[in-house]
Amino acid sequence: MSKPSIPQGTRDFGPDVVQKRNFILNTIRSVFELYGFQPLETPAMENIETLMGKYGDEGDKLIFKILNNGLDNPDKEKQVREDFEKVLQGKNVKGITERALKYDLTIPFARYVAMNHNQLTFPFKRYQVQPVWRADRPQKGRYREFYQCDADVVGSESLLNELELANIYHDVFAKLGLSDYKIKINSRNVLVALAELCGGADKMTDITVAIDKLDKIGLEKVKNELAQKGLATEQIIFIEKYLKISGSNIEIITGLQSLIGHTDTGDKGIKEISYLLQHCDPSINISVDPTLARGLNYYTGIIFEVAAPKEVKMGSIGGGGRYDNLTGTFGVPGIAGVGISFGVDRIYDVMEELDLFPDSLQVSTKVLFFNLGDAESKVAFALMQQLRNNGISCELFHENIKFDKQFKYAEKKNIPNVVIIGSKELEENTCTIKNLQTGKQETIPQASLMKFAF
RNA sequence: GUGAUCAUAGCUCAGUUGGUUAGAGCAUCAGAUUGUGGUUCUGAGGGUCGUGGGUUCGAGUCCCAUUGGUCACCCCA
Repeated sequence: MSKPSIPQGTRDFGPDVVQKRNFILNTIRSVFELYGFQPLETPAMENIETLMGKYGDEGDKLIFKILNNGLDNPDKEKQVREDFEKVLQGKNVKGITERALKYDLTIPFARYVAMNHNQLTFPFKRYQVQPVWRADRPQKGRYREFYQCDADVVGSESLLNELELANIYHDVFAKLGLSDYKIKINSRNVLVALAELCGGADKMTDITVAIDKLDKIGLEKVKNELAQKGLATEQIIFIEKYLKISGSNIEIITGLQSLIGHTDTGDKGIKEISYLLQHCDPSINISVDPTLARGLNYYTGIIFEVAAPKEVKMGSIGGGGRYDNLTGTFGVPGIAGVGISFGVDRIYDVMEELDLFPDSLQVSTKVLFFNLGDAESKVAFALMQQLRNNGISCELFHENIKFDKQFKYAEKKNIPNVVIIGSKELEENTCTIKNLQTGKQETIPQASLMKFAF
């Protein structure tokens, strides 16, 4: 038997890590609910055809497929061998795999809306906090199993939704103490206008993929990539002008206006962005980024991305945008929506690196009762139960051993108070309370323990 | 999927051109200390050096393979 291990890219979360993660998750959930979003959960696995083809060719490769059960049934051997031949050629065959682990929360949500649109009240605002899986090579900030926290509004085209989502980002990061975040916005319409003006509406994807890399690889390499994709020199010069738009939000808007504002789609995109900027409270750290493109092709309007503080070298810690016709692929056309997502695992890594978790998270048990004998611990147990009924978490040490051990246990578990009931206290119906942080201790009647302020 | 790099005690790491019985700090356990923890002192346990092959009189050290971690590319949260 070899050493036990866990699959590549997955993690165990120990007690203190879970507490910190819950701090993040609970913060996000509470803000979602504050804005009127309702919880939804979907299965870990979906039918494979629900997921395939929704995330592009690259995405399809990263979907975890689940092998069917019963493939070793001798009666099916011939069929299974034939099917497996097709799998070797890169096809999905129902006989081998018909389920897959979910890859994100948006597509399962779209599937849910398509299945239930008759019962739902629109606009439907749902949030969802669940793990998703990707068969990617793990690296910094990237795992094979990770949590997504999504909030989406479907059935409404109002920009008010975008405004609310931007505020949710702000509220969550403010509550987490991650005030150095930065929300970047752009509109897909601006990018469409850019592509149209470059005579390459069909080159939209190539253009967006290339310019998205600007801050990573630099202007020259972006231009090279565009040239490789077959764009003409004057088109690249135009894109270069676009990429050089910078400055304050107002300056960027002005720059966009002069470059693409004369087209219908460009004008529409600029208006979307302007609306958001005008209605956002100045405390919200939001800025226009014309190079923001986002890979997923289903976005159609405003797109968001949240950057972590620069010093931590982490990719985005959240993203989202507007999409039209999300459920169209499931046979229910005409339902538009907009949504955002939080990358909890990355937020955790960033907060850990910046040491932003409050110390108070580490306390779980407030009081440890010492165990100093049968009669003594019997009294201690009764008192402990009363305290527990009052909502104070406490423990009785599991065996009667020397003080030293019991103190050290309290210390290791970060328990701030101990209650000592030994033979002396037993006789006098008292108990001794010691605060381990201050070192102070006092002896009070047992009857007063319930009133003690721990 | 492509590439780089690493793997030695529970943890963080030393380990010389290949050479006797593989070390340290921290942690753990026991004692100093039978009703007062954190500090200190003393002692102990703990390793088929990731796994499998190979070269060699001899391998933690060199070679090959394999697994896993980390990082980068692609893509993404």
